[in-house]
Amino acid sequence: MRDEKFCSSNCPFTRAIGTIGNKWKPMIINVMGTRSIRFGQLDAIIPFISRKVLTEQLKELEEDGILERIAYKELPPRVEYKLSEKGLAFLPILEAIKVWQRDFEAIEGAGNLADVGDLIPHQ
Amino acid sequence: MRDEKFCSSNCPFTRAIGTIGNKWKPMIINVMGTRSIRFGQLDAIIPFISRKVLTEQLKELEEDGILERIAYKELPPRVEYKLSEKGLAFLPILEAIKVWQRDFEAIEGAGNLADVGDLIPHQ
DNA sequence: ATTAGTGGTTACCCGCCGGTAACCAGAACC
DNA sequence: GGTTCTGGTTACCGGCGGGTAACCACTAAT
Repeated sequence: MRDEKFCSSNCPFTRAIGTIGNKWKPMIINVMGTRSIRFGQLDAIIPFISRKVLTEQLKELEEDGILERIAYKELPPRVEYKLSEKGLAFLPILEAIKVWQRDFEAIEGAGNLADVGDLIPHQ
Repeated sequence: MRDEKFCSSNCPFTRAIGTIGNKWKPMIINVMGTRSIRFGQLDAIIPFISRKVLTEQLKELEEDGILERIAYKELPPRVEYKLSEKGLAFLPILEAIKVWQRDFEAIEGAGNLADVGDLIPHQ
């Protein structure tokens, strides 16, 4: 869900967080990337999400101009989603988050390796 | 709250979202910036947050190595928080989000201006 | 004696987020 | 006639996120 109090703030950063500041929207944008993708594919690829929540999040992303929804009048129905210019402009930010995570996880990972070593029985 | 399912994913991006993918943590990191700041100041500056939630979020951020907590043994107590190297490395990402928001909000704003123009009666 | 100031912690409890399951259209296939 | 495929929508309901308020320690000031 969007946070209405945040979205109506006079601070641009707060508005941005109110718009995309939950766990699903960055996941969806990241999975979409530069391709067109169908609802069923998103449902299959994104871990743990339910169809109900996916529908909600996609609708909000469309309302916020981050993606475009194209419904083909076929049977069975076919709907494709693709990022708008605004959504595409967000991808570099998600890439930066990946780099950030990996850079500083390597440091923590060193600690975990030590823990694994501790599992080897000592004599 | 952290999302444990996300945090234990084998995908680095998913883990990152599980760690900082809520609305409060980006807000806190952004407000802290490069300075040291006290609990009471954070409580006063960050809009709508309760002390309970602020306490929780600060604890998790410390556990995740994003900030450092320094408690001075004084009376009345004084506690200062400052971003770690990992937290500081996240600031450019938040800056990019601000730029992104402003860039594409201007376009939406232009649309609104057009609507206002339509309110002028035509002859 | 009491109040203020600081940084919490804890118990209580309401609201609503979100999961589950059922249902829909309408053609194609067996 | 029944089943499958697709992209939803809706009703129902349990769990828990998070707000509120009370409480704590300890000193200085009034």
